[in-house]
Amino acid sequence: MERDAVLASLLRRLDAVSKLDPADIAAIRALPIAVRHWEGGRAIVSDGERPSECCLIIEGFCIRSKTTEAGQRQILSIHIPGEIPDLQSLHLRRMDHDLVTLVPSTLGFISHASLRTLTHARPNVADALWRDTLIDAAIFREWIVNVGQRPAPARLVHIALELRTRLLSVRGGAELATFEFPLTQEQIGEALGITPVHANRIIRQLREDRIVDVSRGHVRVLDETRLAELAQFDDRYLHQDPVA
Amino acid sequence: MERDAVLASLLRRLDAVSKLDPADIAAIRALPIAVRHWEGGRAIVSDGERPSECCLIIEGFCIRSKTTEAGQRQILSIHIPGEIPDLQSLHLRRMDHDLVTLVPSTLGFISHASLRTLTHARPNVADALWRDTLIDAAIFREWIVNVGQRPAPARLVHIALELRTRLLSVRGGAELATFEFPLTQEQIGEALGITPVHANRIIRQLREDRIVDVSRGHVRVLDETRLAELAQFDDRYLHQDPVA
DNA sequence: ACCGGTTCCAAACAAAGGTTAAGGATGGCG
DNA sequence: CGCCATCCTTAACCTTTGTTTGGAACCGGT
Repeated sequence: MERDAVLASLLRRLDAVSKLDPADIAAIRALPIAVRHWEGGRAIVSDGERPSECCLIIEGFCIRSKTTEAGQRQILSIHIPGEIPDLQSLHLRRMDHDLVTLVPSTLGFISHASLRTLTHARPNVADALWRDTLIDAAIFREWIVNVGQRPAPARLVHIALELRTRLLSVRGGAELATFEFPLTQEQIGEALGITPVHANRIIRQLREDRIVDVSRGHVRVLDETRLAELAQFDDRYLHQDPVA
Repeated sequence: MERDAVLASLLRRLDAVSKLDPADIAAIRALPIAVRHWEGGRAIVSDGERPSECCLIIEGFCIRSKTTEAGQRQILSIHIPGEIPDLQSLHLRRMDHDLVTLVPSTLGFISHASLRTLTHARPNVADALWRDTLIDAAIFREWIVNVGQRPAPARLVHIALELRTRLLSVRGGAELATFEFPLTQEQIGEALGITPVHANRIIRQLREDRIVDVSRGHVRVLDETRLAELAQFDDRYLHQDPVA
């Protein structure tokens, strides 16, 4: 996906509620963006740093994660093209977590200075970006529920269905029976708050039960009905529909 | 605590970074606020609703929570006077969780309309409020780590220490050896992602070990050193210090 | 084709936490 | 004063998840 397509998917999301006018859209399109390529598994910004720019994902996948003193890592979110996973750094000087690529990725960097100028000049754009960070927070809330309340198999399929929904809203198109999910079993464990061994157990189980097949960086849905039943996934928290 | 003191603590937090000027502060003080009293254990806004105002806590305690289809409740955050726990509703039309009082509380309601007028007229204020919602999100991130990675006793003391830190930053004053923590053991379980029985087990254990005493709606610290060791609490994620 | 490093798979055992059930303390209220 | 409701407390037993460990499959680089 190249720059224009990504900007389009970003704009589609931002436009959702605040009704950007043509001048707002033009101003966003005019933002200076420095495109850089990144290897997989490499930090974009790390806990403790004070970045001076935000990162738009043009191509690839990223995660945000925190590491405890004891050395355990918790994955907080998974990010796809069209998203700006560290937009919060615009107002929170110091990073409180890491932002890391999962796979080789193309990133677009936008300076805080230019974003601040834009948001101060155009309250509509400020609202739209603000709203985007609020959806981010809504996803964190659901992630807390996931890790706190659901048994491990439900946790996994819930995350998978969330990612599928978000991929669909960017790429468009019909239901995806197969989609990218580029996490190793160890990373799946870190996302779900379980050990890699247990992650393997439940993946194996879900495969044996012919519900989903999670392997080689992909998810393949085998039984949509039982999957929905297990995941209890309700996409309302993604706030994709502006009127809803 | 009455209205002025609460506005003061709100302003202190908002002023942290964006450096509000006197006109900004006057504009915030001029916001029309409708003060109402609320019983304990009563919803202020519920999942699915479309509120038209935000709620400033003047006196009391509130929680935010989500309930799964299976009927399990997860507490997402605990809120204290000076905070606006549903500020996100300004840009996210529909609630994706509940906001509930824990104890009898005094609340100040501010209409979305007046907030929107304010933020559009004064970018500094918009930035300050935006930043406040970003700190909210940072707390969610740490909550994910808490529920996902820490064993139950560490989860409890981590939440307690977070609340103490936030109470201190509002009320001011020296280290608190005892502070309010108005959750029942069932609610503690809902916050930590464990059953009330297990909550009781770990509370008893922490008491026997002379680390903390959690009872009758209060936390009493018995051994500050071992508490810190157990909680691994690092307040950086609260972003209280603007320069840090 | 081989090698070293990941990643995945798997089994046996241990520990944390869930379930069920029931008695006891506490506190508001008639 | 006694009643009821809520909360706390505890125990016995069961399930899920963690731990440790080892081997198999896969993959990029030489």
